[in-house]
Amino acid sequence: MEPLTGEFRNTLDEKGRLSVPAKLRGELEVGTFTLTQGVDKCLWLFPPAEWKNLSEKLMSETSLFHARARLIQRRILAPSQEVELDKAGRIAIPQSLREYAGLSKDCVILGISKYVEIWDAEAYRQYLAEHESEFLEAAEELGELTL
Amino acid sequence: MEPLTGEFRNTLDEKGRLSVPAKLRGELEVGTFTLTQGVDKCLWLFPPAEWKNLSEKLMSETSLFHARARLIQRRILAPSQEVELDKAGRIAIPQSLREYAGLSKDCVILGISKYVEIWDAEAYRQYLAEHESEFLEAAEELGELTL
DNA sequence: TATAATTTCCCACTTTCTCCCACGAACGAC
DNA sequence: GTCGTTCGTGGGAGAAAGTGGGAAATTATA
Repeated sequence: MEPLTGEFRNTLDEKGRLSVPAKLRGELEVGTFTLTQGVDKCLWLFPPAEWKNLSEKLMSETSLFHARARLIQRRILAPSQEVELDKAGRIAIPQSLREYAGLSKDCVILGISKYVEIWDAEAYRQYLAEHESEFLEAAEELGELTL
Repeated sequence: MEPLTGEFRNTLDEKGRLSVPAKLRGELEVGTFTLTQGVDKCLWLFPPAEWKNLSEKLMSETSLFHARARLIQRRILAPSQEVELDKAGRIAIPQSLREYAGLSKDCVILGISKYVEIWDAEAYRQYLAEHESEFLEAAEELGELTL
């Protein structure tokens, strides 16, 4: 199984289409993916198997009668939509999701091994800048792990 | 296994290719390496086994639903890409990584035992200058260790 | 029903990447 | 020093990827 990682910068065209970088398509070439709102200001794109996995966990752990459960379902499960790759390897991003992530022309696509994140380039830059010191702290703590 | 050390100065050509110094290729001659963002303003190049080691540790500690975990994934895991040596012993450095490390024509390649660091020459000079006093302090503390 | 707006499919252009070969400098052996 | 090999650097041709736009199909709107 391939790595499915990398950071790429593609442009969202006027029709709301975005190329999925060839290196992230990998074996996923065929079939439909699930696109939904991420936890930060980004979108998550899941291959079928991973989405099945995640959605089932979310559903099973949660009860209709817990406020928190309903919140998670509304925030992750409900906004999800299926998208397909066209012949040029692009997906059409529905307007509601575009708005959620604040996508403009320049987008950043992140491969995170098992799924893909889509960010507005400027929003991502800002996210990284805001969290740099937190990252450095975390890296320090990871010190024991490293080679 | 060899030490994999040394400091080298090679040039990044206009196509984004950089020679890996022959002395660092060593036994790593074959196969694909993983290139990713380092913690400072440099790139890290890992042999397959070392990367597997590190990435699995990073993944195991992480969940989609922890802010810190997502940060680490985005900062270390996501930018990683596999690269291969061409017949001349070069790797092609993807644009996003080139930008992150601010690579221009002159690059410094550092062998650090189990992995390799790639710096922009000027950025590296500056890093060393800025951290010299910190280094001297650290060296003091190492006093007990030395020969 | 007719018209407008949006989506989908397909084609074409431009840029980037990839593979291959070649030149010249540095190094080592003799 | 001379010769041969290795190493770093550059460039050309072909392929692949990303991007834009037109026309058909679908949906919505009046």
